[in-house]
Amino acid sequence: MELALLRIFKTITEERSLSAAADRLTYAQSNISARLKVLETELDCRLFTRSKRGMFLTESGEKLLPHALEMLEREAEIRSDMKREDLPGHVKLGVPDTFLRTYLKQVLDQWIADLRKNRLLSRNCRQSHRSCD
Amino acid sequence: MELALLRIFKTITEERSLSAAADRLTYAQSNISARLKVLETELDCRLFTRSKRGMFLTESGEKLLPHALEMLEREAEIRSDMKREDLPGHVKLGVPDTFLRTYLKQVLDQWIADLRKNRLLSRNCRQSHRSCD
DNA sequence: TAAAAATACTCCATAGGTATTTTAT
DNA sequence: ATAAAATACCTATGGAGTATTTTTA
Repeated sequence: MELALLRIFKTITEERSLSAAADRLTYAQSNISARLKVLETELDCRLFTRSKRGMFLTESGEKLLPHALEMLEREAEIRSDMKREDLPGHVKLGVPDTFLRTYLKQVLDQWIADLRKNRLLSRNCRQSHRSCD
Repeated sequence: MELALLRIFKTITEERSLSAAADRLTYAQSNISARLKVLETELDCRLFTRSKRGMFLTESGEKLLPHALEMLEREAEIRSDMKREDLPGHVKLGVPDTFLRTYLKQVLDQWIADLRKNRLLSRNCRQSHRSCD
């Protein structure tokens, strides 16, 4: 299942219309129609009743909605969580990989161990290493 | 973000190896490598440190893991929720659409209203309608 | 040097678009 | 008659594979 499909599903419930949902998400109407069909096929159920008055959730659709909302919210949460790396309190060092391995790592590890021993470091202070090659 | 990527991510954390993850998911190793890169690019962070000893989560990876597990669990939940339609307690009527609209619906609505009035129907009893065209 | 990950390429499935037809009020 | 959804068709992106190279313990 794709989150993109759930986003489309959510928008249709809000707009009660494929065309309007397509507009809002800047897709073609035909695409929204097709993508909805993909989701309905995958879940093997109709999610909306179609009428000119609008698209309305079926029972299955009602069941899906809260799940979909939750998943999309969590996705947003992930994205914001992943950004925390560049917030204040973070120290970034750019050094050659070899230097890191042969020298810096030991020093840093020792330093951090000392700080920890003396309770000078918050519990959630962590190291991470990203190679830049 | 795609759930497929999160599933791959999860499997890598469990196997600590791209090749092993690829085997388990029956993908090619190169594909797993590429897909992981897609996820890392999308989240703009390294999720694993690579070494011959294995793939180990970075700080960012650790942050992602619980989210990923939750999302995948919820996906499974959706699938099982959507299946409930064919369980005991469900009554399905197959009738021509026209018949439903011109006659059956009124009768059923009346019947259900009566049952509700006399508390003979559980709170979560629902109707839904799926056109078969 | 030997496993494992990364890269280069190829192929094809499908997401997405345009134009049109069908449906329902 | 009209507005919206569905369908037919086309294109291009990117997911997945094979073969190869690069990495690191």
